[in-house]
Amino acid sequence: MTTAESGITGRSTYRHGDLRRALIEAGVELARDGGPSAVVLREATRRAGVSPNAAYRHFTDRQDLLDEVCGACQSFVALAIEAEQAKITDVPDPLEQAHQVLRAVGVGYLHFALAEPGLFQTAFSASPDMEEATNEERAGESGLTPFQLLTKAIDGVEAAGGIPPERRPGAEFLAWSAVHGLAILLIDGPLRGIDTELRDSLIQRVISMVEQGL
Amino acid sequence: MTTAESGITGRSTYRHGDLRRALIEAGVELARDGGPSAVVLREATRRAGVSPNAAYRHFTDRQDLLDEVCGACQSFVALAIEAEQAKITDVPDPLEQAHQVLRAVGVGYLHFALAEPGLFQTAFSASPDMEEATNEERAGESGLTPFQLLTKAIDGVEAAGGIPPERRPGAEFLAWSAVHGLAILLIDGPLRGIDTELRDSLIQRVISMVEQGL
DNA sequence: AAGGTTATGTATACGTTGTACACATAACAG
DNA sequence: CTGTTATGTGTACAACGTATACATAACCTT
Repeated sequence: MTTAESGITGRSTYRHGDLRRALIEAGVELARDGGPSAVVLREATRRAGVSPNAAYRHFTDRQDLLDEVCGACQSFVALAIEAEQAKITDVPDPLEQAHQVLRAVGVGYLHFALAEPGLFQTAFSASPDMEEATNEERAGESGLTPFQLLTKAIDGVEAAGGIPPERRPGAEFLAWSAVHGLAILLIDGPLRGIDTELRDSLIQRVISMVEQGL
Repeated sequence: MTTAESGITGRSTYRHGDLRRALIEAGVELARDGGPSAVVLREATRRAGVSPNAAYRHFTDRQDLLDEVCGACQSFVALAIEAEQAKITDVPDPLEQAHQVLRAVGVGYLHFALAEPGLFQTAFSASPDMEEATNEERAGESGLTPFQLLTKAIDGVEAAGGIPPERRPGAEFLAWSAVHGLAILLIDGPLRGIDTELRDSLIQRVISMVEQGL
């Protein structure tokens, strides 16, 4: 209706139309190759076809923009986890089912980290609060953030009797630690560029370690 | 002998005397509060009482300086681990002894991360290669880097029969993943500022998870 | 001891960044 | 139709990394 809705990126009018979203999307592309430090305010405005200071009408400063980009990246991680969980076919044993849901969290998480290292690093760079109750910007289809998906999966394992209740508190942190640590090792640690076969084997072993150690 | 050796920081002569080391030390202090991104070349030269471009006689660029600072930080981690290992009193059971050595790696690592988050983050920020054969700059008293100390500790556990040999390869990566992941959670993840008691409990549980899961 | 070579510092300059402040424009409300 | 306000631009500044040219003094050779 309004003149701003002309093209894919509003540009016929002097008002951008959806600059906030455009800047976040530009930021995401910058993060994709280059990680969080590549999310440069001026470059984002350049890509949005707008003057540098226009960004300050939508974000208080660069960090504020980066936080939004970070939120978008977290939602991508959530989507990757959900996609992995969607692959699961029903199995009779509820405990086995719950374990598969949990494993899907780790596998989806790690696959995303390897496929999109820049976005992954951005998702968890100085994240204000990884859990941050139900922030829709950081969630996937299910409306849950990556951390909430993990928590839910562990709840499922506990419900199926896979974890003694006295060891349930904090279990998500143990699981997250192991999987996230491996992600970092694989992305820019000494395991960077490792053989695919070895890599997948390590992924499986970390997840097994978590299952056993919970 | 030479005029440069006058004071703690050589400054009587126009030649600094030990500018390279001075810049690295300044960089370490910057990293201490502020992490890797706070290691700013101009500020380091300022603190060394020297013009900005003087740094380029000793480092090819800012990244090169940061790499050296990173190496220094890794050696601090190694020292923290060694200090923790030094606390161990001899026990009769060799397997128990080996486990204690391994646990000291994790405890020393995590305590250092909590005590000096800026240095810790710098130590493992874009580290070129965490293992990097016997780089003395990155080592502690023993001449071993943090990763080498971990590897040695796991070797000890295997020798004492704590790990089936077929699961030995790559075991150090599993251990490192879990401990490093927890460090990140505690430093700037959702576990930041957690209660001390809860924190120490999580540390113990992560280490137990590693021991069990290896 | 003298003088050339070289290591190590300084001076100046440029492009890039984040961001403050003043101003301009057009969408919208009355 | 006109004033308010949301959203853009223009200009400016300090800080950063770093390239290039130049200066100084430590050193090595004679």
